[in-house]
Amino acid sequence: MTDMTSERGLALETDLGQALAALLRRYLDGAREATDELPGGPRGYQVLVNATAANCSNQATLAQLLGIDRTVMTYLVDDLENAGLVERRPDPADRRARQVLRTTAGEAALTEAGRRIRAVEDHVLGGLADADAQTFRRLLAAAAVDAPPTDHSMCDVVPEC
Amino acid sequence: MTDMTSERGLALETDLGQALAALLRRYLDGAREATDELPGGPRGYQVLVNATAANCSNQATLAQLLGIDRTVMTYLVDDLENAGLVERRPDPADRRARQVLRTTAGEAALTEAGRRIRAVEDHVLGGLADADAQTFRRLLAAAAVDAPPTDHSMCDVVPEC
DNA sequence: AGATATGATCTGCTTTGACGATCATATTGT
DNA sequence: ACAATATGATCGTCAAAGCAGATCATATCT
Repeated sequence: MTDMTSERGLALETDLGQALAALLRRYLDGAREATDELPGGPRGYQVLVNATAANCSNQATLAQLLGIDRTVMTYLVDDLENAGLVERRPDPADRRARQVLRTTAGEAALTEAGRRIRAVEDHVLGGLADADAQTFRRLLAAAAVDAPPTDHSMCDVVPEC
Repeated sequence: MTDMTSERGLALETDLGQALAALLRRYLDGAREATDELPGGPRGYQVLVNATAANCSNQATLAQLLGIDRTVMTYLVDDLENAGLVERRPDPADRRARQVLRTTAGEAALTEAGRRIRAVEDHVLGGLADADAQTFRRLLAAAAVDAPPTDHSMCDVVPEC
């Protein structure tokens, strides 16, 4: 078994992409169940998480932040809006743009879904001791922070965003 | 800026899925370039990495390991085989299954692509100090090891696999 | 030997997501 | 104020990938 494990784990240990993909797959497997009440599934959840005024949350920014196409974002927000979880509102600073904001119902849905997602996250990191899991989360966040490519481009010029 | 950064980072810090996805996206952006000579791109590379006799590398196992559909795996291996990078060989232990093994040319291609992928990996983890990056790799591998769902099912009964 | 199970391939279907073009609205320059 | 420009949102098209079903070859069980 030890032979096999070491052989098997070799690619996972050396290949960052494979390990990341495996972990994300596992996460999404659980997240799909945890978010089956939300329109858009895991992606709808991510939008909901970020649909707050503090994030200058127009659709383009959200799309860029989550790495999905802006045309897909339209349908995603449509569905969330039809479900009454978010609402579109013209940005007072630039009324071409439309902010995507959680409604009260959206807050409640987020709280509930967040609880279930949290359980999934814990399950995904179940192979790590608590301290290691915490360290992993910290390093992951640090590595990911500057991941969104041209993230600050539109917020730099709008400080109050 | 600090306000914005903390707001912005909030989702990344608390939401495992979002951070994982952002990091993987970044990896794939680089990996696509790094593997543009290989059939199948990043996925072809992953297959190539795992196409070794030590991994009981039949197509079903590979597909499960990489989380891709078995019908897609057929085409993927077809392309790699046509490019002369791997060869199919009936498993002597079970001639229904076909082992996918790297050829000499495949080894060379893997070495070259691996070098470029390594650079991408380093870039992806560029936000971390070297020691932190190493820790992250270690924890990621540990968390991912038992990720492939029913991984051991077919190898448990074939010890020499 | 016959029945059943598994692996690989092939075929068709459906969904998803990305890309390009277009439309609507707001901002800027004169 | 009005044209020119810019930005964001939407629509239509298309390729990639997953999914289900059927077929064939080989293995295993009884």
